[in-house]
Amino acid sequence: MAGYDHKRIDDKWQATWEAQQTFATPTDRTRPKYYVLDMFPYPSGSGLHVGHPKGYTATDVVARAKRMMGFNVLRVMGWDSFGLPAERRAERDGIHPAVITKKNISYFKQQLCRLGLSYDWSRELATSDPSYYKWTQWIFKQLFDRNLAYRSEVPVNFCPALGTVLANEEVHDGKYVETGDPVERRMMKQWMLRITEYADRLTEDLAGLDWPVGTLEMQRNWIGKSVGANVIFKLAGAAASVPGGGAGIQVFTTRPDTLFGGTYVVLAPEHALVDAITVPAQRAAVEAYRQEVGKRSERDRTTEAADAPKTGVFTGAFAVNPVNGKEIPIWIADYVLASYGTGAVFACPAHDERDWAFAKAFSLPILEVVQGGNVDEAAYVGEGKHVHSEFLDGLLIDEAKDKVIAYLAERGLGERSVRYRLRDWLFSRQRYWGEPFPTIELADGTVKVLPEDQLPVELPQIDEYKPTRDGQPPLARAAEWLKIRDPQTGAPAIRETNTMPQWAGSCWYYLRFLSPDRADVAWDREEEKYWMPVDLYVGGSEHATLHLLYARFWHKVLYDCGLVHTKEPFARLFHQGMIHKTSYRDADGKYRYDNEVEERGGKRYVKGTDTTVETKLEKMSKSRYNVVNPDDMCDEYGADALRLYELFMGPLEEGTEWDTAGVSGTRRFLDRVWRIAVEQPVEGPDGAVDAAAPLKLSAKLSATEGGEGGEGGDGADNRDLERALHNAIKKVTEAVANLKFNTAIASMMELVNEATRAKVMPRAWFESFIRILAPFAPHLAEELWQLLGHRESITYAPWPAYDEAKLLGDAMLIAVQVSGKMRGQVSVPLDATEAQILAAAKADDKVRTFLDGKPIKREIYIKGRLVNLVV
RNA sequence: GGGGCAGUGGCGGAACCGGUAGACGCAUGGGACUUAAAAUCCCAGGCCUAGUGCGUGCGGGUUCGAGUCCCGCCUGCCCCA
Repeated sequence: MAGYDHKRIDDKWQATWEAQQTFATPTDRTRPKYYVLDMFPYPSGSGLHVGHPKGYTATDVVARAKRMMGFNVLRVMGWDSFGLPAERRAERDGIHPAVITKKNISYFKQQLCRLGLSYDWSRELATSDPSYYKWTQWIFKQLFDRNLAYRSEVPVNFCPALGTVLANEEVHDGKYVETGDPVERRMMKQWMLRITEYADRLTEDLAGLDWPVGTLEMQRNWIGKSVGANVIFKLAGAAASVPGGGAGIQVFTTRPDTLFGGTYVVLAPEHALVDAITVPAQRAAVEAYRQEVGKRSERDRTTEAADAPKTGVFTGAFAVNPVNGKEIPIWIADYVLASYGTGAVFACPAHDERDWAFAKAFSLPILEVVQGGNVDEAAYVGEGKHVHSEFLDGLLIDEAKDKVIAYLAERGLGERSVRYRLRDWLFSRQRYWGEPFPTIELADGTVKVLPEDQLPVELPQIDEYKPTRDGQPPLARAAEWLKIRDPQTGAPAIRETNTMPQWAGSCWYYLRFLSPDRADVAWDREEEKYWMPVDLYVGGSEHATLHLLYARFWHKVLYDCGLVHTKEPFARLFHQGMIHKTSYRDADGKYRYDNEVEERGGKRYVKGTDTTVETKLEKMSKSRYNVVNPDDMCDEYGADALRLYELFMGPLEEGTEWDTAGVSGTRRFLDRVWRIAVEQPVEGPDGAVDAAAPLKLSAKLSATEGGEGGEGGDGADNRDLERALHNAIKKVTEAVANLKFNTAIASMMELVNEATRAKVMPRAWFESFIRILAPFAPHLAEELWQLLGHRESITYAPWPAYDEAKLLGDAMLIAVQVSGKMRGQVSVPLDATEAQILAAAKADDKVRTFLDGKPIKREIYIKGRLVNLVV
């Protein structure tokens, strides 16, 4: 028989686990807890491909191993089930998104179940379920009550074709990235969340997190905290008396220390003062420039700013440099944005690259105030002592900043200021398939949140999922639902027609998992105290900024409300790498399936034609026609072989290319494990085997009961096997902590190769091995565990320990170099002294020919590894 | 343009703190078993001009010794602008 019957075994154990509730979350509180969480998926219609289970398999190994190590493990799965794709299908096919979503979820779940992932499915949740979004609305109420949610007229990316606002990342070159429909800037009344209020804490608290450094850095950059000063430049001459001119120009700068090098001021072309201060002689030029700039988007302006030629126009007016009273010209230029900061900057061309380029283009003076570079050649932005700066001379940057800010503050010309790149969070979408806002608007424009006992505000049924003809969101179609009375006063009011963005539901799902069935509270306080924070959170790095920042923000608000006891939700974070696969594109740019492609003479063509195809390694996705379905892998190789391959491919954090042949490799490994343990059935005369015959333990295992104390049946023969066992236990144990599964699996393969060669394997050793294999290949492990006579599931069998002493052999192999080049190796006893090893090295025949009688100048010995004889 | 990460056999990848480069797996070749094939088991393999030779993207450097450290480049991916 070729191997084990994975279909029978996978089905049997999946059914057993379900029937016995093997993975039910423990309720006793006597053990340490471990909360391991996957980023939950959006249940798309196309189902899973083999890229999805990589992270899930990794967390499953950790979860299963932690259970065996005595932890109470919380391991759960749910669905981020609001979202645009279901709404689009609903719009197209007229089916309710809830129906589509339900179907997709059931397909996803079925696929996940086939992998033998040890989720406690009784805690499954979906963000689009009213019993879930009731609490999303309730959290919104907390935000509203704390003045962290407000409505504001803001410029948004509105796509008329879709009738909805789009996020910045969905818009490129003025078009919606998916369909190419034009997008316009439009002012609309939108819900905003005051995340900026938490900017400082969101930055500060990153320090205590065990997260990838790159992700921490991205969060810091995203928040973009910069400390500087607001500085006031008074207007000079006639400009000072124009309307609004008395207050001067307020400028934000991160480099107030370079004020003495400020040689001009630049306003955004849209700046409110431009009209008033422009002198008649410059008016025509200024107007023409503003016209031209108006045609360009903000994005273009900032993108080009770096290298494009600088443009700008002098207004004819002057401002007063607050540190030395000098009058400097006021320009307008498009590299200054009205929407960022105060829409005005002072320019120190010697120490800022953009200012330098601008000054060069318009022959404005460049004055060095920090030593260290050559400001005629390029702007110098590094550290150095200040010069030409009166009371700042000789100081370094930070000292000079402090001093100049104090100077300005005394004179009422400036103050310390902290700015963030982070903006408030645009929190409403003109869509149907999202959480309705639990708010009402009264005739006078007052907005109220409904009391808790009126939640959830459920989505109404509507006839069509499109925006209305006059551009209102789809919910405006629910004419009756819209009308409501204020529960406090009975006054007529209308509901909100916007819905929340998809990020809302994923902001707090890790908390709902703690008590998913509670109808009276969002989560139980005692449960929260026990399980939080999440000990290990695994998901893609594409969520490094948005999801992880939004969830942290909500968590901090909940912390301030006294609803959670930790400042941060996710103690440790890990990103799994993406799985790639070759894609094929023909001359027309159309993707082709790999079975449509053939190779001839080293080139690839569309089968049966002369059309060449372009091959490219890309991330797996349905649209690229390069997906591999995990169901097919489970059918052909079994869930355990797939699970092993997912982790064996390479380091978890790295992206690697999928190779189905690799799954056959991990399958061969499992078959070897099977053959070590199970007596191979005898073939009948026709080559058939009796499938109904009971499985029997192989002679290799059953011959030996022992194994304790390192006695492996016939002794010395098994030293290598024992060493391989202890090495594998060590590597797997470490892998559970540091998530380096690929090398841990390799060490189990080495053990199995050793065991295949050995005549006997002590049963105790095999049992230890099966226990470390169990987290990776749980179905096979359960079957063998049972065959070994155990009645209980291996899920809670104790984790084996390894013995450092047994990792060593009885001799060590020492490499010998002559003048740094490898020339041989000698085998010496473990307890050999340095002198003995050196002598042995010198005595080695091969080494001697390279020494060639020359005097040895230096002898280097690296303990247990090598000697180097320098001649 | 800025920041981050990476580059090792035909392929995916190993190599702890600077100490035997290529573990483990895939693909390949050979052998055993078989009427045969598959499966299985065993064995082999960095490269070449075969040497006291060369070799971890390229060029330098530090060191007794560099895939690993330093300097300068090239290429790819991700993020930011």
